[in-house]
Amino acid sequence: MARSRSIRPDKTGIVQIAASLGVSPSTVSRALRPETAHLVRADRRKQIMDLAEQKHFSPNLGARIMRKGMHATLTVVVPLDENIFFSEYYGRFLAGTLHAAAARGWGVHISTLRREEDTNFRQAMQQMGMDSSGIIYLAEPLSRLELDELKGYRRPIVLAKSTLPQEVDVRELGFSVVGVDNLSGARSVASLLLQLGHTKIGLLLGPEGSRDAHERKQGYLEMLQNAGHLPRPEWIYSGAFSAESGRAGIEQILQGAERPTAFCCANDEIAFGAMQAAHVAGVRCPDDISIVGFDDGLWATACRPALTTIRQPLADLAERAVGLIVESAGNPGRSRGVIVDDMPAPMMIRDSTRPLRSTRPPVGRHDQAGRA
Amino acid sequence: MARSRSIRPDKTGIVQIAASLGVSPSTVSRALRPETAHLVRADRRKQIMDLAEQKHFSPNLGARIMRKGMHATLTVVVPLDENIFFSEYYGRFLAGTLHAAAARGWGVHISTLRREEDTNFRQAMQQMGMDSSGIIYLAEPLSRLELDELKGYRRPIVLAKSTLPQEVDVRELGFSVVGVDNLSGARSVASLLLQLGHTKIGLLLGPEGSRDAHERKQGYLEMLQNAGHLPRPEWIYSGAFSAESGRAGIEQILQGAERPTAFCCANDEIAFGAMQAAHVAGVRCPDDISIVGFDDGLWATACRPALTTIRQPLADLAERAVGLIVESAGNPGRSRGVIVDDMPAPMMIRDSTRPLRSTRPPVGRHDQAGRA
DNA sequence: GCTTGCAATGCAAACGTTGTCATTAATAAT
DNA sequence: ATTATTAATGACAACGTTTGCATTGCAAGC
Repeated sequence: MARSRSIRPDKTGIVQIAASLGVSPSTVSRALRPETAHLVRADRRKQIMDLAEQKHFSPNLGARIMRKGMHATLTVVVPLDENIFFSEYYGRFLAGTLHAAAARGWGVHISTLRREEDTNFRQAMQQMGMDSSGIIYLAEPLSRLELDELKGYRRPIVLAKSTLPQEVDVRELGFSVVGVDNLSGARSVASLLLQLGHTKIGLLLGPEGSRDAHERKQGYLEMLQNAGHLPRPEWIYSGAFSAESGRAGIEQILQGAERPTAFCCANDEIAFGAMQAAHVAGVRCPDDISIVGFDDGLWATACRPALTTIRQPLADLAERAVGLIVESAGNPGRSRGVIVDDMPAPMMIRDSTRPLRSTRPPVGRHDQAGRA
Repeated sequence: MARSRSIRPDKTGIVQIAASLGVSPSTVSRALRPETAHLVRADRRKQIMDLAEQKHFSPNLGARIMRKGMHATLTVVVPLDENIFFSEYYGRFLAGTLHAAAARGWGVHISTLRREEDTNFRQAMQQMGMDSSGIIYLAEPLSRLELDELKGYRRPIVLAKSTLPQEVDVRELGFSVVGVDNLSGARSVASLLLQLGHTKIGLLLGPEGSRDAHERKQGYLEMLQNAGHLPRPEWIYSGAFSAESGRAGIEQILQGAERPTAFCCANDEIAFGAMQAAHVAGVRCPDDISIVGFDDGLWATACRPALTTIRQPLADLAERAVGLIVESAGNPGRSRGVIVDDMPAPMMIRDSTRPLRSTRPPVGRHDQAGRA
């Protein structure tokens, strides 16, 4: 190709500036970076900085990286889904990552994992990691095979707990993992409902395969069992993390002979759908049923009544993940240290929960002309 | 600092591989890149590729950039807001950018504009652009002053139309700009309502400062005026792009003596809030009032009734923006070419709009229990 | 006056990859 | 057998910045 290999006078580099001012490139380099600026005589430094600004100089990234050996940038790997950013999880995590990285002067690269047939997983990850010093993996759930493939990976990497198979023990994995304490979050939801006097509690769960959904389910069931109020099997519905699923689930459960007086939902969206469908069916929240979500996302405060829910500390999670990357990029030897995090998830009590009033029939309406 | 300057045997580079196999670095380089792989004898190439894989080799980014002179990465500048990704606008645009960039083998860098007191705008932008070959600006609205400062900027840049002041003519700006055709989108909303027989139409507008909000308002008013059904001043409400604002707006308007039978909202969220508040006030959508949104985001299909709205072609917009960046990074001379895009925004007709039934009082209530 | 120390700068060697050019070996054409 | 042609590889010079070391003044201490 006929790329002009001749001189490019417009290409403003450190040498051009040095030449214009009759000093050496070293001096310019020193003057331009804050850490070394004190080595240059004040008047000269000003001169250099002025010219640099005037010429719109910015240092060549490649040269800088090569020289420094690394690059203050981390890559977040997300699934290739049109709507990912709206899911509370990704959106908030990402925003948190941006924040945390910016605070450390790092850049954030976002990447979708294109998993083609022929390319193996590690290869793809390597490709990802090429232009950054660390990876936060937030994409599709990983199989154990893939985790093994990843073992050899030598750059700093942090996995989101939700990408791991349910049966894998994070403590024995060998990677840094960050996650939310779903278990105690779910437990506190169940506790609250029990406290309010509810004993007939339905569960609108998430997808079977999801680790988050699984852990939340465990938490609900464990606490309810301890209290001796395990839900009837027909009060348990598993679906997607979507409003649609919430609608379907509650409609099905409300058709049963005996109805729960409260619902734990694996997710705010599910809760939102459930609330809507209940409303349509003439069942009022919180008068007739209490509903609790999980996430504390946009839905939680947008819906009426405002949703009692568990706040996922995603910003903290992101902060932690970024911290781990930056730290282990700093001292490469130490990166083998395995770190497990289970961030506490506080409960936000709002208007969708209410004490059970045992005097009235909980699902009372005129005469049950349910639209079912 | 005591950085070990000695040999790093673990650092796998092209030279280490070459040494292990007793070939020259050139050969390894050729073997490893698809474009030049055919120059290397097949068996040798396989040998090289195997060793590279085994050693987890990945080429040094810095060296590659320096050599090639550029870097297939673009930066998207977004505002520093915790919730940006949930706004349909940013979230979808970003997802589209990811898609479009991945299709071209480019990476995406996300950056928030930290606008500090002392740093001027251009300086900040330069900082942004440092590690990429182009910028898509999607952050806070720019003042004319800032646009001027940006004039000198020499890297490929695309501005989102919504970041420009209302009074700036995009065609005379000198930058590449991408935007949605708000005007005709809004016009078609108004047309639809008129077509359905509505003549008393309220407007729930967005923030005064927003170019998008302004253009939509223009579109609504223009079309209504042409039809001779300009709304009464008290039927026009300007607020934020939020559900809360929609609630406040419709509540205020419904208190008036005469009520509109339809509402144009500058945004789906506003429409969602309006629908909710109307419901609470005993005004049914679509039985009593028709409501139209703008965006076609998550709210549109999640709410009941499903919202008639204008679909913002944000993925196309992003695709276009990425295309412009990639193209002008390819041939640096041509980058002055100004391209203005007004992407058509199609209408999605759903359940929140209905013909005005002039026989019955339009804002009838219980007595009319029509569920139609 | 001679060393010592400090401040300011220049010199030159990396950093790891890629493309150009030259070199060698192998094959085809005369 | 000799030359022309092609295939495969090696040698080497860039790319632009940073930094250890060397150098030059210049002031202060003996």
